[in-house]
Amino acid sequence: MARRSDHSREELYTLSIAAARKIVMSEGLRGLSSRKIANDIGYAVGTIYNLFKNNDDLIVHLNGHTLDEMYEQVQAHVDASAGPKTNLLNMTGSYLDYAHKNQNLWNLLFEHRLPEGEHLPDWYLSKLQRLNDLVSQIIAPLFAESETRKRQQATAVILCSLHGIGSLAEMNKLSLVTSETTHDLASSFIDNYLEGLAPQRPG
Amino acid sequence: MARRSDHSREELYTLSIAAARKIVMSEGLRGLSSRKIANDIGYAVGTIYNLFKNNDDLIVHLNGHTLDEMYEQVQAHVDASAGPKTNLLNMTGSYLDYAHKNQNLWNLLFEHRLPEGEHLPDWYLSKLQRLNDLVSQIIAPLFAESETRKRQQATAVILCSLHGIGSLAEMNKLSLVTSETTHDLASSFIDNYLEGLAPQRPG
DNA sequence: ATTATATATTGAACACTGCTCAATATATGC
DNA sequence: GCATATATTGAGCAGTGTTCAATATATAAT
Repeated sequence: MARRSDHSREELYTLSIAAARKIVMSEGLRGLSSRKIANDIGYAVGTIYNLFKNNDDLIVHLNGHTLDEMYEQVQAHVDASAGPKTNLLNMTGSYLDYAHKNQNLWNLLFEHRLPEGEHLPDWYLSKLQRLNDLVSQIIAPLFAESETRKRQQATAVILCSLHGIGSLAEMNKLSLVTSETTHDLASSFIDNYLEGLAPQRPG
Repeated sequence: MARRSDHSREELYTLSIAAARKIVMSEGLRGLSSRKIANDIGYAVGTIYNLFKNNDDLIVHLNGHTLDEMYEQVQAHVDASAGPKTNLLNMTGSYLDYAHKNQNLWNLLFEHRLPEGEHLPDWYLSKLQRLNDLVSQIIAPLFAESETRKRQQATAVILCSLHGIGSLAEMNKLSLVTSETTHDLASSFIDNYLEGLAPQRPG
């Protein structure tokens, strides 16, 4: 057979990702299967494999879409004229909001692991890099030009901590969720970590 | 059939977990299957399902074993007579060491998610609680008796951040790994977060 | 308009998976 | 020695990811 001319290749790509997204949102990774996606978009299984190398590839593409969506929301809460602390609080707030409102999509970002030896594609890494750059920019005022290493280190710590808060809290793997909300934890982290980075010593 | 009297129920349990552990260590979650475990221990598939409710149950048990092993190593590096900072550094160090040396086992702790609606058993939650308690004890000297909430919050932040560092670094999902080691990130976190908690203001 | 080429699409097929359950073999209580 | 309980088996079901020969259609060449 050939092109049914119902949809272009790009339309099929979009349809597949949308179908996968819907399945993951409602059933999580467990509910995802190539046959289900194919069924949803009205094509045969083979077509999915004409669009994506395999199931892992499809998931990486879906995750890329999620990263885009999340980045857009997070970035919208960063104000160039505001200070580092305000921006960090707003950023982490919107990040945790996104994670909470899109639990299954957000979980998929970390739940999915490529097979031993395979690596994430460059276009995906650069989507991650964007987040890194955003945080790095936000905290730039706290460092001198020469302190690039310290700044990069702080960026990494902030991203890791934020991820850890979202991850452990959402996955209910720590009973700590009882009373502490993710937002409280994030602001405790930011308050104290920033204090350590640039202590305001009176006198 | 009945008891082959080759092994007791407990022996079978231990054998199964050991087999699962070996598979996960060398092939990750992807390589794990009940048939493979059964084969390894020389029994039929059905026997695995006589020991464990299902595959998820087995993984939770394996994870419990991993938590025990990790806790033992971490706890061994905590010295009752040492200060919070020293203890935290030693603790995070041994934690990250364990994660690094047992990547696939450690990843399984977070890679595996129970199906929608199911919850981790109490005995598992209490294994997690131990870690929480350990950190809480370590940082106790930094708080007054009355500040239980602040202390609990700090405990949660520390655990989350530590998890985030291990998680993102090991999974190579952040390019930040390039130059920064997990230990550097952990000590940057501890140094600055503790500074924020109890600032040493000269004068 | 006809032919040739390239490719999109199909779905049967293979080897796997988790899991169940009737059948059966063995150990234990009486 | 018999009855009861239970440990063990493995074929069987419904699902999975993935492949690939067969085929249908669009496009390019004649």
